[in-house]
Amino acid sequence: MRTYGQYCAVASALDLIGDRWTLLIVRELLIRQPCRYTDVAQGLPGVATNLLAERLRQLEGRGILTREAAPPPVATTLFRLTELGEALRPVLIELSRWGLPLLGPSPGQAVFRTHWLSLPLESALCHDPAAGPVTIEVRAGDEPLVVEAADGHVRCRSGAARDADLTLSGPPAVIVGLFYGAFDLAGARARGLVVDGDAGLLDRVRPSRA
Amino acid sequence: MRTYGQYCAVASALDLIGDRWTLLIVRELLIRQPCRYTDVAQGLPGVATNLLAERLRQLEGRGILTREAAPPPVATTLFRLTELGEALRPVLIELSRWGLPLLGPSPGQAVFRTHWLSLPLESALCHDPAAGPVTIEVRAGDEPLVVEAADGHVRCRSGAARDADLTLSGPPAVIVGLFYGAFDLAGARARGLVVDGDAGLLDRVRPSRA
DNA sequence: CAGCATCCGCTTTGATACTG
DNA sequence: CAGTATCAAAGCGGATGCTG
Repeated sequence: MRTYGQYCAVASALDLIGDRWTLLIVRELLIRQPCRYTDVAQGLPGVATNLLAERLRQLEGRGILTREAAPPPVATTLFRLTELGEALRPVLIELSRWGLPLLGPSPGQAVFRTHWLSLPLESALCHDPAAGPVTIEVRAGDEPLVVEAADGHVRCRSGAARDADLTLSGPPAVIVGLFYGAFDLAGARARGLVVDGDAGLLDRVRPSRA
Repeated sequence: MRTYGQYCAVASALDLIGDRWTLLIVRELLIRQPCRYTDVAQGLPGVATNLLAERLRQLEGRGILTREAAPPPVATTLFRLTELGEALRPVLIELSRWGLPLLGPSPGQAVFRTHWLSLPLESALCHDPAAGPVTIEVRAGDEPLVVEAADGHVRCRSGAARDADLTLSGPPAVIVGLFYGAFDLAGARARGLVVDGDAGLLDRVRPSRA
């Protein structure tokens, strides 16, 4: 294994997760675990399949994820983060906070997957416990994303909601900008946001940082 | 520039700072900026000089650091993080929190520089404002490190203190373990810690997280 | 079809030597 | 001091083939 050879907390962290694609694999699992090889690959457009296989092996060997046999009848392999792997969430959150303002107003020729909004949304939002819980479905690209706010916490998951209080559709940057405080509801609508349901329910979630 | 081509906050962050050695350069500047090329190189044992030069150029181009001419009479180039670069501190802090438990009880054949303790110490400690300020000199390797606690904040800087209230000497892991709560004063002494001064002053700084 | 392994050309990195 | 130049080795990306 290639190592920096430094007795330093940052360097030893990077020895384990500093390789190319590695943190993006962790991102996929943080958002959608447990998932199959194919699901990980689908969330990582551009990765070479041999490299993905090698990274998964490395991460397993380093105690960051585990490989488990799915229960019958599906019979496939599922990848899931260990406790050590889950502990990378704050790292990914901070990376996403830093990287979010670097995103341009539109994807351009970059690929976009709706579930990639999960980390930014979870770190940008907090739920007002005084108001009731709220479930929001977000449609910004390939597949919908559900934002569930309750008891002061906000969690995202891939897939359609069966009982959304509210559905938001629009370009990714507008969705993020709305929650991030970059513009208000009217501004977001002017930029392509479509709201289906009681928009007032949006007040139940608020930016968690100024 | 090689890019992941993903419209995702994490991926765009890694596009800018995901290359090998890059975050370690940021670590050096966070701790010791402004510093000269040679200072950065000395804090990054193992880096190839051509690679360091290229990374510094990239980071400058990406708006993460600036190159400035030092005032006479020294006449050298100084590297300093921009606001964008400084904003990486939370990322490095979380990486260091994650990586710290991975460090073994001794450096083994890895290189150690005392100033690398700065990020772990700053994130592990908080100052009790009710108690007075305290200045601690740490000696764990090549050069001393000063820990200054005042007004509820803890800051580290390289170099000797001129008016330390307390001096701690010992192996790196013991210093960290003492502040981290891995063992108490007696345990740390048993593992090689030498305290010069009023050890009671240590109570003025406390672990900030459980 | 899911989950890889192999092969190959290109890019990045590492080690060392040298320079204004 | 602050790099540049050179070259070998390793890593990566893309295509394709194999196996249960």
